[in-house]
Amino acid sequence: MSKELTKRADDYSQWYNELVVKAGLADHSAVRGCMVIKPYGYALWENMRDQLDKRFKETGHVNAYFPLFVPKSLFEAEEKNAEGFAKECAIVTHYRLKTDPQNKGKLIVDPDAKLEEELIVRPTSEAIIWNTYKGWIQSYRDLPLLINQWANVVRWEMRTRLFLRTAEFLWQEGHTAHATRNEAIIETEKMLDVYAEFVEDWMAVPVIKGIKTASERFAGAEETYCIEAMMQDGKALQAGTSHFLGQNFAKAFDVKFSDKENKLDYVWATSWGVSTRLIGALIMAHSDDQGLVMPPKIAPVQVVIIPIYKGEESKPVIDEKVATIIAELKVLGIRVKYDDSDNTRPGWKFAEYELKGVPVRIAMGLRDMENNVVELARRDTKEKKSVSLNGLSTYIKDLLQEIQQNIYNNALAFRNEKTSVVNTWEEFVKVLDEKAGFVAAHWDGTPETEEKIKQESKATIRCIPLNNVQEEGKCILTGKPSTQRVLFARAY
RNA sequence: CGGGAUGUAGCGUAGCCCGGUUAUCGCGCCUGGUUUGGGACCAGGAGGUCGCAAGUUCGAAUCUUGCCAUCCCGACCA
Repeated sequence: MSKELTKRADDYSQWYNELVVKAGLADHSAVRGCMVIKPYGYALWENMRDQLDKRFKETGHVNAYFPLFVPKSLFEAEEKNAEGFAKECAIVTHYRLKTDPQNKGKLIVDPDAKLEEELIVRPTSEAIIWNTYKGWIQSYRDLPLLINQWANVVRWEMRTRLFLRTAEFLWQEGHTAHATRNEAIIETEKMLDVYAEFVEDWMAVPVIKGIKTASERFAGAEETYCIEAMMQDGKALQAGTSHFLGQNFAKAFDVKFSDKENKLDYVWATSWGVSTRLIGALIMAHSDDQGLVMPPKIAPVQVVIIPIYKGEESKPVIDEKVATIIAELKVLGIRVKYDDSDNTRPGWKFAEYELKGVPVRIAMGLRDMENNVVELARRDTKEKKSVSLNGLSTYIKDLLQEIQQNIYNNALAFRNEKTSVVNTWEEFVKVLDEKAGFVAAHWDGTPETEEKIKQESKATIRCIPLNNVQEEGKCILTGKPSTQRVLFARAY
């Protein structure tokens, strides 16, 4: 098996593509743009999902499940939303196949099985959910309605990449209904905070919270909040969004409620989501030329133990000692794997677990046992040292925390280094070309200027940061007055 | 979806231009043995719809056409 990984500096994009496959996270499938998430990649997703799910529930949400298909008439009800997604929808038009009379053993679509109304494979579920909410909401007592679903969605993207942009992807989508505008806005911001905390604390990826400009806004939203992350090639990645939908969907689906004074009003809505794209962010934020670097908190395997033995006799002795280490680690809730497979040698295993990004590796041989130590290597710094068996489990527990923090600190330092403040168009273009990263610059606030900047520099406004400093300035393109800087970047 | 490139065993590849015995080599895999502190070694062995489908031909991995998938550039991307 060839495991030689392309270097990031040689071809970042190829490095990413190879890494995803070679580390065993995912594979291409027989279906254009759709991936197979392999057990190691799925274990990662499960850890992320479980942690997010816990936080959703802590903030009062419950899970439900809505259909994969959306009847076209419902899909088109909220006009802007429909328009925004129309270009990338998969559509079910028939419900039956039959054997081809011209070609034995082959199937054709049965022309007699045409659906009366086409079904859209959900690219997002606002339509089907709001159609359902109409039947669930009559009174202010039914509010707030705080529901999340874990699901797959399909967006027929022209150009796909594993995890970053696939035609089908896994995500969660929260859809909430509220009695007041203010309450819905608070919800939108609260869920953005949940995302930001999760991505920073668990995935060790620092993010900038902000709001999108009108042209980058979710189709059908009044305001789109987002978290933006910085990748190692200096490109930005939108890691999550939380939308304040106003009363747009309530009006489109006629969802009204009676308040305490028996006045009828449309409900206020939010929706928010993160997807398997986060895995792409994780990979591109931390990993290196040897492979993945997993933050311990979400690593499927936190500690791998590799036995080193001479002759079959010594193996059981090591096994026995390792069993006690594993037991101690498990007591502390540490996810540990003992790789005593005998079809590869230690050196091969070392390289393999580096590729897979396991945070801590322990090598254990007779020599170590005699000295009451293990050889311990950390993935993030690649340091190796002997550590006493006495108190090993608490040492590792602390070390995992330190690694988590160190990975975050590195990513933060990198992002800070890749964040520039510029005042002129020349500087702006120069920084984008030579240094990349986030560029804070003044913008006159018009969509026309935003579009022109995009055309000429390929950079988009990633967000207007929350709690942004207000300062007088001049738009880098038009020279018109501006009251604040916005964050530009080339993005995924 | 437009332009370019690629597709031969699980992976990486030779052969293709100029059609002709049994499709090359390495890694991996299986069996046996020796090994095991940074990607082990020896011996034997298995594994192939040459991306798919048509066509040209006595004969196609090789030539032609169509399709599929992947990668790069562009357009698109809540």
